[in-house]
Amino acid sequence: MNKFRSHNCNELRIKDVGNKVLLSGWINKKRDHGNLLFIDLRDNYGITQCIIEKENQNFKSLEKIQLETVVKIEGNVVNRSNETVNKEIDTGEIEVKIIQFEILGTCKELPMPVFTDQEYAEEVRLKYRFLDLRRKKIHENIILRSKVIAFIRNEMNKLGFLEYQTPILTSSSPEGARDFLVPSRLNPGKFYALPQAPQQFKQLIMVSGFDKYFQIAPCFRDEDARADRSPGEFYQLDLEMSFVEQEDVFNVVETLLVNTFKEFSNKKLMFDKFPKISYTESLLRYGSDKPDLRNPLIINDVTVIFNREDVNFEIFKKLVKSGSKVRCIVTKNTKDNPRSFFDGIDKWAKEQGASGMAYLTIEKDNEISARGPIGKFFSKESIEEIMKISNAEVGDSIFFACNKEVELQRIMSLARDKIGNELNLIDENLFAFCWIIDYPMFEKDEHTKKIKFSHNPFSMPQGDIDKINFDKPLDILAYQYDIVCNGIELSSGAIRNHIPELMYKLFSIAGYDKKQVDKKFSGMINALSFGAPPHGGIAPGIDRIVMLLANEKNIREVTMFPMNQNAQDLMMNAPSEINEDQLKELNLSLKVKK
RNA sequence: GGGGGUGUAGCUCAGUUGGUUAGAGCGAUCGCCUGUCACGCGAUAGGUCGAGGGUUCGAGUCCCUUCACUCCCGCCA
Repeated sequence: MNKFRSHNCNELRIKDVGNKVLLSGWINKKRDHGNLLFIDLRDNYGITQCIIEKENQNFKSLEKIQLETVVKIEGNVVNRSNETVNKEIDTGEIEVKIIQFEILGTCKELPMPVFTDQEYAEEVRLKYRFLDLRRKKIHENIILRSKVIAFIRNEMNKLGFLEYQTPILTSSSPEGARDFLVPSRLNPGKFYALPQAPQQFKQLIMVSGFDKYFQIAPCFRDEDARADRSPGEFYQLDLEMSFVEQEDVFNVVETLLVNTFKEFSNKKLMFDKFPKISYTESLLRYGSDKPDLRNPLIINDVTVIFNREDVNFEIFKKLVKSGSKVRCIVTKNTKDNPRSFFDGIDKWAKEQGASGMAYLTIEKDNEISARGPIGKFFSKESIEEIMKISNAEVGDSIFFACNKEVELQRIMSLARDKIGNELNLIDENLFAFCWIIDYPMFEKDEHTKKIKFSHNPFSMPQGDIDKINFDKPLDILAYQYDIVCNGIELSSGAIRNHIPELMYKLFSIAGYDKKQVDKKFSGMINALSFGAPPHGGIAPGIDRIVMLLANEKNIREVTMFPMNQNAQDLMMNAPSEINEDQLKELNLSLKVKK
């Protein structure tokens, strides 16, 4: 028999009444009635109420015991009277009458309570993470994460994928995020980089003939944190397949995500077959390349209306003449909404840095007309044209904004969220997945005005390779795709470019000559020259998947030992200074002295 | 690098127009209490009001500087 326990704290039931048991766990809560003391004993599995009366010689010492002390309790299982049954806990029909106890681990005065659901400061939570992790919600989140990962591994195996590890110490890559660097002792002056993702390795795995690869892969990027972005490290379900087209990757990921989300959440999936939206269309219709499809509002371009003779809204007409565009959002059947609703949106838009949002409501007495501050500027025919473009009906209202394209996208995207929330249009009990496809291969850097890769430099351009017009690089689309759920970007992936000549050509457009490519991507480019299969893959973010399943808004709620926003581990004191000997051995000297 | 928010007891927070000795709940300590499950009751201890400077007869409160945490922008192929 185990020295510490015969049962865990979520195991005992009515059928165990009369048995002598051993329980070990933490003192979650005490309720001291003077001659009668209740103790909630907690472990990983649950809570069992233990009870001791004054007659017992251990009463005094148990009465004085600190919360969160670890104890071993020996006692008898007794049933509770009907009035005292606790339906909140699984063991609520019984309690353990204490015979004797032993302290296994003492506890100092707590820097924060463990048994409450009360929120407290991140700083304290991270410093005492081992206490924080004892709390119910986060404890369950971490267990959920483990189960999700185990489930995914199993599903991937069932789909014919095998897991392979790739190096943690690798080389710095010129594209993408800032690298974390590790000095090399044996190679003075040289550095390893931690992988931002196992991108090149997984392609090399395909070239090596392994066909279907996956890995729950740690990724390291030295960028600033956000609520949904850990500083430093995060995990991806990294996968890659040979001899596939885009559609084959989609099928695998849809199967996996549908199964995973059905297994771990009660929320409904809006689509089992994920809709595909082109990058360009997404920016137009949703103002963003990560649309929240739970929100039914759609953005429409009505710029042409403002070239008409029978429209007299001069402010917009003048802006349109100088290259601005006009887009609108229709709200269904809002003719009776109070003036404050409309003005509220207008005021809000101004606060977001837009010049406000004009609005009108469509009416029909004998004929179609528009009510509202700008209604009078539109002819009957022009209103009918707007209705045609935007699918608006009598009784609907329309919000307009006018600006240069990029800024207009920004404000319309925000407005879509804002109006959707105001009108309560977003169903919190849904997961709405979609694919964003047809990303452009290149984009123009706003500052340098140079052409650069818009996403992954290893992506395959679309179309017949012989017919691609490299003189118009901004028109080249890539087999590059993202998966989005409820407005959160879960992953991006691509069919890869496995043709070296094409790779050199694309890199030359982004300003890298052959020599540079050979040097920076020697492993990759060399491998592609020795018989590379067509291949592609994707890498959904594990942390964000668990966040969605746990219904959390912050990634630290699903990460066991996260760093804070300044990329410090307050519990382990990382990063820390190192001593002179270590520096010397690494051939480093510091410019910044403390 | 930039913008917003927060900072008062171990924890969560209140603190009025600038005005006497800075409060509450939880936790801690001591006492009372035999059916609680956020047990109840009474008492005690616990404060550099994030730090520094300024205005003022007087600053937790107003001003300036600065630090920490957090959210956002930039950044994240």
